[in-house]
Amino acid sequence: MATIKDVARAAGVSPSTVSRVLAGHPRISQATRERVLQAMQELNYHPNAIARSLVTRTSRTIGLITSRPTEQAFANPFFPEVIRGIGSVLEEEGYNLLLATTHGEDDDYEACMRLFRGRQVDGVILTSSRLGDRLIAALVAEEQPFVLIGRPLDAEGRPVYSEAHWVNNDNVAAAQTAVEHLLSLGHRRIGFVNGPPHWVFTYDRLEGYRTALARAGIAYDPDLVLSGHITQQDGGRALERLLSLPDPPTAIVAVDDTLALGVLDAALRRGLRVPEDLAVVGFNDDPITAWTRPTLTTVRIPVFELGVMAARMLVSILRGQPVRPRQVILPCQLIVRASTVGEGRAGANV
Amino acid sequence: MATIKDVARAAGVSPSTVSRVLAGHPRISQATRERVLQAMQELNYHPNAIARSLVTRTSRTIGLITSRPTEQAFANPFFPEVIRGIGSVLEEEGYNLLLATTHGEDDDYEACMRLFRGRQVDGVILTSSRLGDRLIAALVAEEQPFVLIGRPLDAEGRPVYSEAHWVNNDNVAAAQTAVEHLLSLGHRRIGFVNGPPHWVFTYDRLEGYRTALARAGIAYDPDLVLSGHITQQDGGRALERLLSLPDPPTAIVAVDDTLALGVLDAALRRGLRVPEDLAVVGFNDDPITAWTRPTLTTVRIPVFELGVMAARMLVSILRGQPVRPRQVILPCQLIVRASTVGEGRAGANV
DNA sequence: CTGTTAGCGCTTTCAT
DNA sequence: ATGAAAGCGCTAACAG
Repeated sequence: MATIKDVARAAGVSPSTVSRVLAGHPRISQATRERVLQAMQELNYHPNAIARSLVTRTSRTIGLITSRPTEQAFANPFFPEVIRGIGSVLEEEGYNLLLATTHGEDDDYEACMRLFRGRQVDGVILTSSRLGDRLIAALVAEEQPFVLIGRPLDAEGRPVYSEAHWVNNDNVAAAQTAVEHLLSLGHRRIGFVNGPPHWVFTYDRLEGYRTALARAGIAYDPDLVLSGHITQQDGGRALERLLSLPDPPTAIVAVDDTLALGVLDAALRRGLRVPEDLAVVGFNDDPITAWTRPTLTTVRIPVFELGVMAARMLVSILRGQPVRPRQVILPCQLIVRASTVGEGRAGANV
Repeated sequence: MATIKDVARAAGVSPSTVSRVLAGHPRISQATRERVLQAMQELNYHPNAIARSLVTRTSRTIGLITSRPTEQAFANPFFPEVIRGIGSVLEEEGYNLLLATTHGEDDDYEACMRLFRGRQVDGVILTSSRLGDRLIAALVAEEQPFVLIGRPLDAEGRPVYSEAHWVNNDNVAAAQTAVEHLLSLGHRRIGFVNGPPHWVFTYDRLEGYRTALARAGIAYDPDLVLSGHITQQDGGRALERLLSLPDPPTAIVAVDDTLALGVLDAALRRGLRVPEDLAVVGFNDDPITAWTRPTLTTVRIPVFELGVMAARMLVSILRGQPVRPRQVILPCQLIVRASTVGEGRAGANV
């Protein structure tokens, strides 16, 4: 395989000169540039990016940290969608995207550090965060370039790292809106089907639920709040448990459409009428929610845009440009469909 | 940032020794090993993977070539699903996954070559191929380690590169089965809503369609075959065109569920009854197809398994192990639902 | 405008 | 069992 030396020899110049035409250096004569270019062509030369990285200390690659095994992460439409957003800007900017594959639950810390110290990535995007996330703490401490999709909270749920870059949607407000929608329909017993509670986004959504209830003067009932994995199965299980309560809920807020789908399916199997017997609200506006019968009321999160913004931010940071607001919050939107208001009053399907 | 020299100095040994404990070299005394390990810990040392790559000529990274802009690729559930499969084995094997982001349509060739020559990846997985694909030709010519999901056909549709490694589902047979299902229901005018015809999988599915018709003694009518992008919109458009024919079809085979969804939606909007007025079959068993009303008959492709097999194969190749069969074909399965046989006769939803 | 030199951080013979 | 030295392919001062 041809190296820069081979090209230099073939073109009758020094390696540095070849390196210069590679870099598009201005002060180089047209004649030699062409000779070099031709030699590269003839030898089918492609520069060794690894060797270059070693000296330039950049890789033109950014890492994506999912904090979950790939197998699990990509089961939820959120990730492909956020990658679409990220990819659309990285393609323009000429960066590659490295998926950090993490074995289990918590070695994403090690994996991420390895990527950085190993100089395999110039920066990373974290797609989610946990309460008191130690990965974020380490990234902040080491001043590594990163952007978080979400927001950093300490173990007690207090905002931290005001210097960190992140892009988020206001999950507290979003959940609050969802619950208020149900309250306005007359519901008073509202169940909350949560995912794993250590994630910040689930924490925030629960926060919104509690806030909405408090404002309505409804006491918080822990029996109405269940958490599990974000799968249809666990959604269905949660519903069964809630329905077995002495005073079961008349409406459910699920923190993810996948859970909501499980709830919906279980409810229909049980012969419940939705929304007459049970109203259901999900999160994310998964394309599937427009097709279910009844169609599913859900909170639309601007996932693609979240990815775009995060990538743009990171690229700016890597360029050394100051990022104007270090934190940005994108709006959510409640999509009211038939699972809460019934066929007649719901909006269009698609 | 600590380097191997720093560790060596701190431990009072030479860099080579540090390198040896890093590599788990056997002939090294327990005492020095521990001193080195401790020094690494104290200095928070992480080896520079780039520097290592430069000398070992491996990166422990494999590339994923989608041959489409990320933004487009990840709009179809096929990619996340295949990545789930790939990721599940790469995590075990300790490989990273690099998404090669390609600007437009055909620079995936350049991008892929850059990855290889640049030593950024040890091998690649191609997620799809075109008729007479020059990327495959180049990879074969240069003997680069790669696995194709699909199969290589020349520009005329003839199988080529019998030495190449690939994993595929039998798209010809699958499409044939789908059409035969419709024939068995009495349909004689069957429309075919295709994607871009230069892809091998669309070519193969069209092949299957033609074969089934031929066997049934039905003449091939080019007016019944339309191609477009794989979007719901183009699916809807195709249906409109087909319905405006003097002798419109009573059934549609779409090469992808996304197209089928577009067809279904357009049909329902038009007030057609499905399947009474129009039967619809899709491909891929997108989760959404179990939720539509009517539920969608579709051909289930083992996408996850395709990813698993491809990754396993590639890892074996990289290990230098001979891969037993160089080509493997995974079975498809026709999932009969209400869009062809009506509610009563369809199977369970999920 | 171009060549010389040094070195990025690591692995790997070859000695000892 | 360990160290010395060379080199992976490239870039980046520094000369000229």
